[in-house]
Amino acid sequence: MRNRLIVITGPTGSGKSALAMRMAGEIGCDIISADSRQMYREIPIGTAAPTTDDLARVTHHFVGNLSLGDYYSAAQYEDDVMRLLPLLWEKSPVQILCGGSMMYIDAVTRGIDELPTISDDIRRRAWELYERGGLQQLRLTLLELDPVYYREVDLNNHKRLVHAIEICRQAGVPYSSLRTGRVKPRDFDIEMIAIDMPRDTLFDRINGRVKKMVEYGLVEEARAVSHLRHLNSLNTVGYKELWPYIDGETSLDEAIAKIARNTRVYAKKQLTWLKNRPHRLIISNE
RNA sequence: GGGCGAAUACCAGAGUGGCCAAAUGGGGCAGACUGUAAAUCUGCUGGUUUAUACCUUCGGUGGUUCGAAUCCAUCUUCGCCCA
Repeated sequence: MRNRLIVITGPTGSGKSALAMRMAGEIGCDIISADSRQMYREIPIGTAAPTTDDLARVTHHFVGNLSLGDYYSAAQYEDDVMRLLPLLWEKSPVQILCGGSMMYIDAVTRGIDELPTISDDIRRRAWELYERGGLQQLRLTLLELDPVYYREVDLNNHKRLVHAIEICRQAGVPYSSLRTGRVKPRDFDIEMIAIDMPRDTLFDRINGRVKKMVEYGLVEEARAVSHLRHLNSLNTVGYKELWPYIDGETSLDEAIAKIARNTRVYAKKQLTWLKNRPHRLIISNE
């Protein structure tokens, strides 16, 4: 019998974690978190990371395993999960992966193309290109390095352009030649379950959750890492909205309202992503 | 009681005779997504199923003009100032 990975996902605030906890308890398995921000140990409150209580009841992987300054990526996540799974299956043939970082979920369920690791030097040069010459310079450079990808990319998205340039230079071949778009076959079964609910209900839950985060000390948590705000890991809903408040530029109420709003936007993006992924839907109405 | 200023689309806010269904930002809606993805980016956002088209809109009413969000009169509301 093949091993099985149950993927539990859904928009933020939909109750994925609670469901995963219940199921893990029944199955007697661990939980593999698929949340790009709960990985950072300095920011548990704003990311609604599992509590110490949760962690004591069920073993979680990829929660609080990184520090804000650490480099990480979906590709690394794929590697890490693929290496971890065989170990977990020795304990139980069914395992649970739970989270809302859709790209991380894709990395495991579909795989990511093999790409070279970018050296610091190449990374720096590519960003300098953008800082000095803007989008125009990036476009010209990419057109030269990879005319095929140039025709496909979103030419307004500087992150994609920088990334493509980095890869072309690092690999010495066009990025497009490395992009297969192929879904990697896995030697285990994958079952994806998504939780959804009426938009109003979800938004109410999100608003309530943000309030609770503040009660639990979100502001203090943000203040403690505020000096690291330039890091990508803190370019995160729940924190970026607090900087103006911490700097005394806006009121707390304003900041909180923005967090709630951006969380709703995030939830919508997750739902959009989910639309194109086969899954079993659970409609919750609590 | 007198003087001045302001009223613009969901909100904020440009526009001061034709190029205005009306800049820009926010919000809302929809979407893209293969290396820091809770990121980054895109489209739409008065109505008419399509539109280089038509209709309705810039506090109300009435004017001036070939033509008004823009000028005039008056009314209403709000803000400031003098009493």
